[in-house]
Amino acid sequence: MIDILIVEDNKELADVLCDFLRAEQYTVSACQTAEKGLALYEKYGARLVVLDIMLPGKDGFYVLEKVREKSNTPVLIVSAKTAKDDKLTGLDLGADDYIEKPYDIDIMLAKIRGIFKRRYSLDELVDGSLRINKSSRTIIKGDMEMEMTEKEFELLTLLIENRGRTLSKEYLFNTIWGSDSESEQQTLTVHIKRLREKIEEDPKKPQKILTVWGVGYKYL
Amino acid sequence: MIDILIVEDNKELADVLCDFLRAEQYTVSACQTAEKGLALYEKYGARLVVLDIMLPGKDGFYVLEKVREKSNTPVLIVSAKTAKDDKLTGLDLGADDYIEKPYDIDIMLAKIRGIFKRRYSLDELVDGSLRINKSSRTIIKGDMEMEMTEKEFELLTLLIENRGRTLSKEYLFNTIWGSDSESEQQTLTVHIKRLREKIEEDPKKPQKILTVWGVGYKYL
DNA sequence: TTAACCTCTAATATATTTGTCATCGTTATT
DNA sequence: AATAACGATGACAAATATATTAGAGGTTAA
Repeated sequence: MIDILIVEDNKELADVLCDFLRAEQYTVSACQTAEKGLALYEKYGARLVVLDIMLPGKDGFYVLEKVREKSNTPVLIVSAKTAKDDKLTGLDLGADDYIEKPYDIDIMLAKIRGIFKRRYSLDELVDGSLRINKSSRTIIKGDMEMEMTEKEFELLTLLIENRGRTLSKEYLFNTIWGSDSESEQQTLTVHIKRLREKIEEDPKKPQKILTVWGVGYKYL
Repeated sequence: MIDILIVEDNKELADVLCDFLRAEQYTVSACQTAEKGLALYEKYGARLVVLDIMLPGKDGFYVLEKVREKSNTPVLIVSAKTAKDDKLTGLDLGADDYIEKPYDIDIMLAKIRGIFKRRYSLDELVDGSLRINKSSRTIIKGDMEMEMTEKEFELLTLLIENRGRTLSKEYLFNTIWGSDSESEQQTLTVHIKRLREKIEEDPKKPQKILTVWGVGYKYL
């Protein structure tokens, strides 16, 4: 499966977009006609189709219709026309978004990121073999999915959001438990231990959650 | 649950849009501030939020962020600014679409129809050996067909529409029962149990509707 | 009006998370 | 090397959250 399939007859424009997208780690394929686009789509599938409407031969709407017959794959329509009709046709045919040429590359990238985020919920923090998904509240280590408790989840996200920085035990404790908490700071070390068991390759030799002696912990 | 929640401080504009949408059989609520919008959202839930960015007091981004903390509810952003920044912020925060003021009502309606179509139009949800038919409100598990009650159906579709995402018990409860309901959240767990009996292979070991301890539930 | 069904409640049982403690290991300091 | 301070660990207890069951009350359709 390709991440993004671009159907665009202006090769120069397509190349620029490809470069930017690849820089953001998407896998991208591009082609210049409706027929080739459909062929690629049918052969490999795609997570998003970026579709120019004005194409030589069959136009973009043709591709959109064919794609919609098979799936809900998101389609982002690109059009040089400013005609309202174009926009309406595209949206009614089930396009997910619409952008006009000439477009600002930042906006295009934002739209694409947005589609991926919404559709494939990339609200993930990926770090080596560790993937932390905020909305589903899961950690995946390698291919094992492990569930986290509330406290563990809070602690881990707090550490990761301050990646590389050492957070004092006091700060961690006050932030998560509240400074008026009855619990003892000792509790924190127990939670750190439990977290390490879940995310570290070898919990005895932590590589991610490091102890900073006399101060606190930091996530690397 | 409301179909469409409109947050727009220009009352005249909101009224026009309301009329058109009601003519298309959507149930619509409108309000003029971020706070009221959030309050309505939390109280009743919505299937789509149409959100003006420029509001007196807290702005639309504030609402968007709060909504995203709880669910995947589609959000359509409306902005008078043509500033690129606005657009970028909205899309990066997870808005589903963007339209600029002044907008053409036909385009607005097309966008809304599109969002509903993409998001809610599938009558049959197939997931492994499980088939959920929305219009007949039946579930087919293997070769057994079972009917769902109203509450079960609402709960299941809400979970499925936010598949993979953990929904808090509070959110589920408020969206289905309304926050002014007399019922207790305890009721929710009973309904979850009944749903599991209908859709899970082994209700004792749920594979679809998972408990997220201390938070709520998620559908996988 | 009755019968069937849906929904909520309350009581109880079960499960999970969180906190505490005693003890052991490690590091820094003298 | 001895010591003191700190952190790690494992076992257990307490606190919290969820699951289950049965039944009361309400709603709907025949």
